[in-house]
Amino acid sequence: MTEDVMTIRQMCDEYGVTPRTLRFYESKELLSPIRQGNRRLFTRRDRARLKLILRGKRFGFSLEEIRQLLDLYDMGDQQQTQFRRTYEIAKERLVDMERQRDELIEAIEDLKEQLEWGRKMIESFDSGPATDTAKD
Amino acid sequence: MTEDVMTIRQMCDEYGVTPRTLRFYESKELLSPIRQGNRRLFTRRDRARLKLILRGKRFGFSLEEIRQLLDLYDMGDQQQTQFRRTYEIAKERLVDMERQRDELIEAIEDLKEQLEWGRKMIESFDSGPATDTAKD
DNA sequence: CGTTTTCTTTACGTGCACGTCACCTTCTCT
DNA sequence: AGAGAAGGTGACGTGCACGTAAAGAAAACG
Repeated sequence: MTEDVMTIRQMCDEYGVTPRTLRFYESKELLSPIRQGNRRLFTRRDRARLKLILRGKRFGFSLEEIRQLLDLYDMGDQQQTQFRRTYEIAKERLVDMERQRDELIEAIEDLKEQLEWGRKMIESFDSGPATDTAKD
Repeated sequence: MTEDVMTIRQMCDEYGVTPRTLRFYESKELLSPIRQGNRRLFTRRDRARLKLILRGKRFGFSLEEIRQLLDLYDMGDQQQTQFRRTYEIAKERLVDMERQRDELIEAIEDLKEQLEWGRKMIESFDSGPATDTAKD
């Protein structure tokens, strides 16, 4: 019975964004909710796209970059006009993401080492030798 | 013989940033080059920090978040005053990064699938049945 | 020595991603 | 019918991360 479309408020509650944000994304052609009168109704497609938008943002992509990616994710609708172009763009993005992934994995390792070092320091503070902090 | 310090221009060439960016980072206390007269000289420490800054940016962290992370990476200098606090912050960041890593890995999988689909489409355009693009 | 280049500070400008406010329409409920 | 509540359209404001232009000092070069 979920009519497969959602109001702007339902969307906001579901995805933790503001109405302004959804209207903004529409203005940038990232979303294209249907209109009933002048009310927006967000379809399953809009929801799928919004998920990808939010994900892309967490990876540090700009909305414009995300828009280009989204184009690939629904080439089904479109003509093959710019298909190859979009395909190439997506391949580049993939390379970006894989590089980012590798770098992230390395950064996590680094941070873990730092944390391990920090943990040991804390241990030695807690149960270490007499500290002369009461010298004043 | 590299004097272990670099001018602003050397830094820019080395890391692909502008002088403005380096000064901006200094104003935000992300870097603290020494001064010779009023010229900036960037040390090994500054360079290490800059690498981490640029990396953090690629992961979508804000400069403020990065600044907090940097504090951990050189706790060696500092007092243990806010040590535990910083340690906790870093642990949270680690969780963020691990979550991001997992999400990124998933996104890469998704995108790869899309690309595979796209590749097949292109193949069928190229060597598929007669295209009627040569109609006129 | 003067000139050119590099660097400095100060300060206003810019693009992105929204926030906020004012004001208007359209249902919904009692 | 009156009163909210929800949604809409401008349009201006904001925080971040720098860009850019102006004006001066200092170093390097011929």
